[in-house]
Amino acid sequence: MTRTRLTAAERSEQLIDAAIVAFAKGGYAGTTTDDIARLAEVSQPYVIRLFGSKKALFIMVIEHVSGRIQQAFRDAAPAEGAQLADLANGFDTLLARRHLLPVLLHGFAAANADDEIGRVARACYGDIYTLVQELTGTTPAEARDFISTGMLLTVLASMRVIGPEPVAQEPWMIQMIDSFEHGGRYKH
Amino acid sequence: MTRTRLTAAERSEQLIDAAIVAFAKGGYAGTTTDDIARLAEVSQPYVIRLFGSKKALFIMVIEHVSGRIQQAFRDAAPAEGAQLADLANGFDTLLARRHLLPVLLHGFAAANADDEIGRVARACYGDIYTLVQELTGTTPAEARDFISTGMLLTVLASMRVIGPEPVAQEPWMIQMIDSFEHGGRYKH
DNA sequence: GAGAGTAGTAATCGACTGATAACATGTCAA
DNA sequence: TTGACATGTTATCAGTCGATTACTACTCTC
Repeated sequence: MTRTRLTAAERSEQLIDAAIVAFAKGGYAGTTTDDIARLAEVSQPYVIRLFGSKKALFIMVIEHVSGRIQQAFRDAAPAEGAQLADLANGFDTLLARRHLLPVLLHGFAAANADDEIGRVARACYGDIYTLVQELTGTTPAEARDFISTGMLLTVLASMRVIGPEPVAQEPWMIQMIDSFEHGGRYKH
Repeated sequence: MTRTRLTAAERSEQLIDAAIVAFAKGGYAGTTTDDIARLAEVSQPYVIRLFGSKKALFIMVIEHVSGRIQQAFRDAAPAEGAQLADLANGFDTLLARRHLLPVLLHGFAAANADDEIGRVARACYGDIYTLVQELTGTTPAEARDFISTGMLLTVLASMRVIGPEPVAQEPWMIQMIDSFEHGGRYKH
């Protein structure tokens, strides 16, 4: 009764998925490599062996998540004349995968403490901002507004105000969520 | 040659200031009580004695920062008919105190991992959102937009894209910052 | 000036964590 | 089949961290 062996590439992929879940909750400093190992059901030293260090894994996770976000935007954009409203739909599918955006938020927050992570976080941020403009051809101000609304939704998701298993809803939460229903964004 | 003794209240105040700086950089999990103690030039056990635990100190910091943010908005609002533009000026003074907003961002991010912190973070968020509406009488959607732009600026500050000692400016950073110059917000 | 209360420190501890090293086990080609 | 390589684990360690305890020293009052 031995474990199924996977190739290093397959196991790494699996570990990145586990790391997304773990880092989304605890952030970089608040997550142990053992947390991740347990989620993926491998031993903790193997995590280190495959990625070299906890920081290297975190950076890979950030880049991976950034890629998935960009892919979601590309998928949501029609071949011609994409509007921000199209990308908003793509963003909602990202919110549904509830760990992706919070893990990126933790990346941004950790940028303050570590230069190496900072460089990666800023690059991801710039890539996403640039992609939004490329796909839709909007003005910088409109693209920035789009991103800022996404930022707000990301924070709300991190605080479990929106998303699956939300906390008990306070009046201000209901009002804020409701303000999206009429505004075209965050269509549940 | 002994240290100047302060009252517990004075020392606590000093420690909260130190904790704002430390937590703004490292976040909750990434900051040690010894980091804070060194900043305030007291011993690490004394930090624990005064606040009971690291978590209790973090929560106090979040609430303190939330209070200062609310105060900045009140100060920036004229007695009658305050506009969001007035509060935007208040926000800029908060950005200048460069640790306040990043520490709050870390509070929001940590909300995901700890229920107790989560409750406090959500309460602070709701208080600020509610205050913005009270002061200006805007619609929920406008207040939400105001907050979301603040969120974006907070993230940019955490990543050192804006603020003192910014990193080398990439083209997208210049463009995004420039988009504020023409949009009425973030007037440096 | 003595005693009591408050401010603050040194010493220490148990638990945790990332990383290393040594070892074991499965797989595939020749 | 065998041996070489890749997958994965166990054991372990050195460093770190939050917290507790016991102690010291200052200050104020009566």
